[in-house]
This record gives sequence, structure tokens and C-alpha cells, in this order.
Amino acid sequence: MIGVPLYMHLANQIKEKINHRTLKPGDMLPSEHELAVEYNASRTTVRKGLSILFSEGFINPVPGKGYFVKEPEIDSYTLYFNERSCIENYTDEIRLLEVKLAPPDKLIQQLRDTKKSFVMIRWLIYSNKKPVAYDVKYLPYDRGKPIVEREIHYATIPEMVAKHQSLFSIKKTLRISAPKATPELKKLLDLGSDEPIILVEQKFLNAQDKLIGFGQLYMKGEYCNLVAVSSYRQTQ
Amino acid sequence: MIGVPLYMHLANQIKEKINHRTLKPGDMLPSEHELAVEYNASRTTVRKGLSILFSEGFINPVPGKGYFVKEPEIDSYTLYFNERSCIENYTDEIRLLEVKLAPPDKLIQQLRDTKKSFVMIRWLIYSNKKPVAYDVKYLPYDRGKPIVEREIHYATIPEMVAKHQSLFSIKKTLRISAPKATPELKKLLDLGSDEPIILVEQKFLNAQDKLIGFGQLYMKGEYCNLVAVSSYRQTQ
DNA sequence: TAGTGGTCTAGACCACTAG
DNA sequence: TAGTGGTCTAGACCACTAG
Repeated sequence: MIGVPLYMHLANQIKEKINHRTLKPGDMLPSEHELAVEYNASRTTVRKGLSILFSEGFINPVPGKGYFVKEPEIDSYTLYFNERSCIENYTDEIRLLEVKLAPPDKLIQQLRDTKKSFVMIRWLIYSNKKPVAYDVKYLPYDRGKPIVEREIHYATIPEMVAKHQSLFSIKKTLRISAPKATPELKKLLDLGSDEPIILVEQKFLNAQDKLIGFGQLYMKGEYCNLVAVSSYRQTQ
Repeated sequence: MIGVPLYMHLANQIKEKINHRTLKPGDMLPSEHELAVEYNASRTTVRKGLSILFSEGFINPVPGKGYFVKEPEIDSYTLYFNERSCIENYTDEIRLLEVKLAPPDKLIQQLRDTKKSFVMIRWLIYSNKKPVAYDVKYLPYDRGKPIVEREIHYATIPEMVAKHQSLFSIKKTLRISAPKATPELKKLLDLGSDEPIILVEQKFLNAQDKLIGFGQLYMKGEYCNLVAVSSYRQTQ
């Protein structure tokens, strides 16, 4: 145990007790004072160890009472997604279909809470000369700023808005579904009759709740890679 | 600003500077000492504020150098999933199809790193008297423990293993795909010719990397609800 | 060598809880 | 009233960085 700080040692020991069910959800931990005596540590050091367990979701402090073991967050997963990594391994070409002012779509009407104009950009993504995904993005259109740059390289929505926008404190939503293919989509992706597609819709709001980007990525089922893993809250 | 602790005030101010791009990714923050002078606070209090910004993913400390603003984690989402909430709103009945020892499936062979036996449990989930989802679960089979209890109520994998297992420090994986429907599936779910399905596969490993549960949930596309949101690391 | 963050102590005062 | 966690201070000693 050389080199392990005292607060980390304390955190690990308690974590192990929780994993081994010596401490169960709802149980109260020894008080900060008791732990300080047990580990021959100052109260400050004990608190540092406990704050780790708190930030990793193991315990909850209740002022005036004590620390309690939480219920584990079993339903929570972390999903990493962007338009490129979701299909990139398979692609060999990306073709820009169109850049234009967003049409008065039903969908876009709903999204447009501001009076801002939006640009619609459509791409087709190819693998082995065959289309495998169809990407539609809607981005706010500023008169002053040119949209030509957006035509040059394929990019994710965050990459496209990064120049005018901080990407901290952004609210994101991602919706995954398997819609029936429309005739247009069947033509674009050259779909077989039974061929399933996955649709991933992205929505980005800034800290002031203004829409800064919306995207729809339609992928042939077999080219789509969506994996989520344990929410791993590690402090160290 | 009454009632806001000093460390929180400091954290909020710096957070705002990062959001407003006064501080940009890669920039170095003032040193702990400088911040202590600026906020008329002790170094301990400054460190507490900075530790919040660290745990929320805004900054990274580099020993001997200083604190640096991180790149925002734009691709990371939080997804809440369990078998019930993903379709529950639509269901009116859940029928147990079968409980038996897991067959020597290709799939199961791969998963079985241990010599343990597995039970297979199959369910059909109905809405409006029509099947909308098909659920297959594989759970470790202990000779000593009865599996009858597993037949009675429909439950999620974590709920089923919770009695013999701590749910802390579990490794979970979730894979989302849209496979072509097999003839068996078409029959079970009474699928139309073009009707898309979504498959969510869950895998649970315990802290010792032993498989403690595997599940496949096939849903009719229109009954499936999969939404992920910003990974919101809030300390307060 | 001066400056940085990392660990740790021993204390103070506070609001809240529960008998 | 005794015990709990929450906030905060002023200090010590350390390893590491970079000129």
C-alpha cells in the first residue's frame, strides 16, 4: 500500500465494504469523527475520502445525520456518439447533396423557437461505392457569416458550430429509432425491401436554450455501431 | 449572492468565464495562490472550488504547472435504459414463454467464459392484445437456488440478480441495432413485411469480470423509446 | 531556485437533527 | 443538549516543473 494517500485508502476500503455488501444501500456510515479515529486521520482527510465516494455515486451525506449508502444507478449508461465514429470505419466517400435555406417543414417549424433562419445541409455517405447513410443537418444561418465553409468538409454538428459558440454547458438530446423507410430514403440509400434503417436524431441547445443545431442521420442497420457502457464515474 | 459558499462562488465565476470563452480550452487558470488572493480565501477553499470544476469536467490540474481548461466532452451522452421503461407505457400484458437451461447456442458459447450453466427465459410483451416486444434473458443457474421465483414476475436483469449480487461496480454494455427479422421473430411478433425492429442487447459483468446476465430485447420500431441526453456532471 | 499542485493537520464556528 | 455534516482558516511538508 505504499504511495496510496490516506484519503484514497479510506475511500477504497469503504468502497470494498459496499461492494461486498458489508455496507448495504440505506446503511449509515460511521461518522466523520469515528472514521478519523479509526484511520488515525484528520477530519479534513476523512472528508476528502468521503467526497470521492460521493462523487462516484456510492454515498449521500445528510447534514445533521450522517452519510448513507445510495442505491446503485443501474439504469444509467454512457453513450459516445458522433456522426463520423458511428459509421466511419465503413465509409470511403461522403458526397454533399445540397445546401439551402431550410424549407418550411413541419419538423423544422417545431424546432424553430426563434425567428432565426436555418440552413439545411444534406449528405450521402458511401462505402464500397454504395450509399450506407444519409445525413441531414439544420444549422442557424447568420447573414453576415458565409456558409461556404460548411460545404467543404464533412463535420459533426459540434464541429460546425464550435467557431461561434462555446461547447461547454450545452444541452444535447439524442433519439434513436427504427422508422419505416420513406420512398425518398429507399431511393437515396438504394434499400432492399426488408432492409432496416436506424435513425439517430441530435438536438443541441446552448446555455440560453436556443437551438444551435439539429441533425438526422439515417443509417443502414448493418453499418451502424451504437454501444453504450457503464457510467463510470471515476475520480482517479 | 447571500448564502452561496465562497468555494461555490469561485467555481461559478470561473465556469462562466469558460462558457463565455474568456477562458478557452488549453488556457491556464490563475494559480491557487493567485485565486486565494483574488477571492480573499484560503488555499483550501480555493482548492475546494477548483475540485468542483474538475469533477464537472471543466479543468484538469497538472502538478507543478497549474490548472488547464479542458476540451469539452461533446460526444458523451447519458442513456437511461431498462427493459420495462423502454416500452412500458404501451404494454398491457407480459407472457412467459419458456424457462429452460440455455441451449448450446453459438451466441451463448461465446459469452460463457465460465463453466457455469445458464438459464434462458423468454417473454412476449403485449400491447392492445398484440405482441410488441420479445425478450430473451440468460442468467447464471445455481443448482442450490430455485429458478421458480424468476417465472413469477417480469423483471429487469439487475432486479433478477440483485438478490445474490451487489450492483455496485458492475460493468455493463448495451448494444443497439436494427437487424433483419428472422422468420421466428416475424412469427412471434406478427411482423408486417416492412416493419422495422430494434434490438437492444445487454451484458452484465461483475467486479471479477464474470458474466452475471445477458439479455436481448427485440422491439417493434414504433414501440421503442430510446433517448440519451447530455452527460450532466453536476456536483450541486 | 521559485513556483506549482498534492497531502495532511488541528482547529474554529455554523445550522441542523433528534432525543 | 450532544452529535452530525458544512464552511473556512492558516499553516506544514512534499514532489514536480522549468528556467
